[in-house]
Amino acid sequence: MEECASKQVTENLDDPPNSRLFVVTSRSIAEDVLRESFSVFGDIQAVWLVKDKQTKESKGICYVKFAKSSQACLAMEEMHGKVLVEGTKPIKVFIAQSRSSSRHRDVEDEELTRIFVMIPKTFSEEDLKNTFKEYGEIEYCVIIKNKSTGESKGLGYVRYYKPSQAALAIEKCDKTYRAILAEPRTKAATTEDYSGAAARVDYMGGNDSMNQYALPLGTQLFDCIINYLFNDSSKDVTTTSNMTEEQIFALFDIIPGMEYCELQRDAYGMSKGHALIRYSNLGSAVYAKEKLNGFEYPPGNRLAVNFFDDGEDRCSPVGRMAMQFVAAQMMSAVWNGPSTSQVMKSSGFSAVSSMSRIQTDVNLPPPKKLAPPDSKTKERLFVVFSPSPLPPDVLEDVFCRFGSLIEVHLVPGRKVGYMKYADKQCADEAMSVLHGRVVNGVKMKVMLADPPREESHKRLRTY
DNA sequence: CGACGGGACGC
DNA sequence: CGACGGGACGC
Repeated sequence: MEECASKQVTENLDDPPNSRLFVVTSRSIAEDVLRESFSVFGDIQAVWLVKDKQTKESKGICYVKFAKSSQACLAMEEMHGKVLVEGTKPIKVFIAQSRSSSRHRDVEDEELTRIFVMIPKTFSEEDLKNTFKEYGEIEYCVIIKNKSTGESKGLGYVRYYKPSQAALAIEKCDKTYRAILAEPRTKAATTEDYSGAAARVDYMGGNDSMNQYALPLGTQLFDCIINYLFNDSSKDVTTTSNMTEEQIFALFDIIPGMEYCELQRDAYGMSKGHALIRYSNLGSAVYAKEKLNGFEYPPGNRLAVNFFDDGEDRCSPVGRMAMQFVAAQMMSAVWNGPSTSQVMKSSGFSAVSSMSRIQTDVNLPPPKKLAPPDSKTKERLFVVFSPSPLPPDVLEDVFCRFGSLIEVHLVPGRKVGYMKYADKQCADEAMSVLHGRVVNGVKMKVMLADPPREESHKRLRTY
């Protein structure tokens, strides 16, 4: 049961990644003392005290290999700085560099506390946080979004406070999240700078919330600044910040021409209670302010909507006319803009949104709520469109009406899509009602999807 | 006819 | 400052 062939040993050193500790001790400390004191943190697979070839005396370097990265991280967190033997110097404990790496720089906590995950596109940052908080307190979550449309790319970052928490998340979270350690944000730009403190500071400044103010003058003509004020700023920071990002987007996207929507965040990813919305035209911006200033959303809170630059006269006849033009556009039957129908239904715009956006040769039941994003998929429908696919929001509106719809997935570049349902009967019902029907001039074939291909097991390694 | 399965942050 | 040993299945 000992380590045998060198090949195996060498391979095990980095398997799993970050499961080996680099320990700096006093030269007087013996191997069994180290083994003893580290053994309480997990399954030690090997302890190697580096000794001088000739004298056989300790060089004050020790490697401790654990079965799991979370165990190694916990040991590091707990043992770093501890005095093992009265009168000796405190020990230093780091995650060992992988053996293939030539660098001898310490592995920083920053590299060990942020994970990168794949999530449903429907996940809000709140969903993300709720999913991953069970492994430890989260400093912040971010979802990568398309900058112009604001839609999620299905990828997110979760920053923990401790390496052991990130390691635990990677080890224990559902495999479908494909959690791995995130590469540090700043790329190879900065060469190894030696001071340990510098990295932290650099990273603190990373998440810049001020950048939208750096836009060239003149591009902000149609911006609105949204102050959404909450009743109190007590404990519930997460609901105030994360929950509303998508909702704000969806709400202002009801008005056509939205080009940009971003929640203002501080360096820690926390909401500052403002969002910046830009429309492609003055009329949309005027209309947005007209309709949404003072709007109660979420319930119990009132939005304050103002123009970003106060120089322009928004009540000018031109602005008014532009607004009326937008209003007319919205009332006209065919508006095919992107939207989130869920929010529209509860936002007082239902008259606009549900008004003959859908034309079909079949009687549809009224829309139903979506199933929660993390629901288990019980059935998938495979839909073929002819001559071209329908927009996702239209599909959501149509396919949700049988209940338990989790998600609409269109295959990019193809004329097919998948509908995920949390309930088999609902999916079957949708299929039997919708198969062969025509929606907005698009004929649909609706079938049960073949089971998904076996998932490939390749995943990126961080080391 | 018509098939999914991937991965990176406005410095 | 403080970074990598020992020793070798059986085809």
